[in-house]
Amino acid sequence: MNGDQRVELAVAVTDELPILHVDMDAFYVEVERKRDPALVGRPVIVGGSGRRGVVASASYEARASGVHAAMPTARARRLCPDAVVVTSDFSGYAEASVAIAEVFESVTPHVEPIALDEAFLDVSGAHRLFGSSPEIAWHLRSAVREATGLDCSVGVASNKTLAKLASVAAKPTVGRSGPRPGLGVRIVERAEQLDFLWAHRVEALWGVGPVTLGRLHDIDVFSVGDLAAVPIERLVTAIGSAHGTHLSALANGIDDRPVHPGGIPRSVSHEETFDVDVRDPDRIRGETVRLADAVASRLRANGLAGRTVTVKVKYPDFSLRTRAHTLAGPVQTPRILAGAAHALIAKLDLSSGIRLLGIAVSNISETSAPAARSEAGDGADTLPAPRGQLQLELDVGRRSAAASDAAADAEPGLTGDAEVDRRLGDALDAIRGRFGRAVISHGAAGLRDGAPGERRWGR
DNA sequence: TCTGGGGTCCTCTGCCCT
DNA sequence: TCTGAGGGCAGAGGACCC
Repeated sequence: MNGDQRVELAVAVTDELPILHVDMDAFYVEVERKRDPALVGRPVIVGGSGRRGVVASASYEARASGVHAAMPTARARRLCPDAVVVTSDFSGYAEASVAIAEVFESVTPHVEPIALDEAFLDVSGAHRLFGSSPEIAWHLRSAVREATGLDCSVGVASNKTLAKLASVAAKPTVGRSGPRPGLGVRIVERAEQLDFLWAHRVEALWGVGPVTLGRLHDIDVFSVGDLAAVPIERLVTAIGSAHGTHLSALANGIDDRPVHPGGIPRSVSHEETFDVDVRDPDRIRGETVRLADAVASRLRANGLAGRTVTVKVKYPDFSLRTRAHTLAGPVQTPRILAGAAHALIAKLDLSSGIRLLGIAVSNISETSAPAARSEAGDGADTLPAPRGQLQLELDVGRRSAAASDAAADAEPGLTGDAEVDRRLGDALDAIRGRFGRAVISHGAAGLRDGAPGERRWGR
């Protein structure tokens, strides 16, 4: 290699666009179509099918009728009466997501998952093996298709904001005549990036939701170009210091956030909207136990525990209340979570009924290796559940239920019941791993007022 | 005919301690 | 002994993302 070639190579490397944003096209819909090919070509809506469900994803055929994500399913059905409505199955989507992540990681270890269906990749170290950034983008598209049968769109640019906007520009579009294929890959060269950025409406930027958008409109900011031209002081007055400074930088093409692979989650939560508002304290207590069980189950499955327990309640008028408590030590068992949640719920006024109840655990730390078989593991859906109902009494300890509850109320996580709870959780995980999640759940009555030796478990 | 679920991050407020 | 300032932390809520 002579001197001139060396210079050329150095220029080529520094000019490479390092960030890719990969976004699956109508991901949930396409996973459902892989499962049921009869859905191909028909308008499909994936989402909650209950009275209060909303659309999680819609096929491009359904989008042509005006259906979009977050729309109430009932309204989507009216807009598109021909649509097939499929209830979301997130465990199935998670499986597909794992296969996609494996493709990404075959190219670079610098993968930052954003959701089940999208991720940022930093490919600056992958050029020797896989070629230029555009070549890597096209390779990823075909590799994902080969591995999963699903399509994705890829944006290639110098930073995350631009790559994200580029992947949107690469996506299929919907017109009156139906869906039209997209570019597949959109590359935003450095020379064109400000023109590309400034042409977007301001709500295209990450961090501009309905509230911020309203405030920006108040100061006559409608496009990213408008935003870039606004004096920073004016912006800070309108939307606050941190937010204003951040958005101003993004609008000027400055976004040096690195791609960092995901670590342990900050929180694990489970919440549910009831079909009708719930007023009955016993029912609320039972739902609390069920939600605590779901959260605890996921914590154990991932080898995690958390210290801060938060309950969330949504009232019929849609107002939200949260109450939180930080425990002395990390917990991961349903009884202790439920005990803490009961105490927090007792602080809230439930007299008007509630439409949603949620439990979250934050302040997360790793405990040990994940449970051998998660409750959503491969055994869950493959083995048939027993036909009859089963009532089990698990020999997990001899302490009285009353003493256990008193200890949990006093300071969950630090009592002698920890071992009992751990063994109980392990037993639940093992049973669910073998027969499926639905075959066993906590009996709220047993948790609430079980006398010594009277704990009963079963559906 | 209403408005999900699972997350993250930021700001404000109140309390405790020095 | 009382009071105020300031830091650290927890709790509550808002906004946003997919």
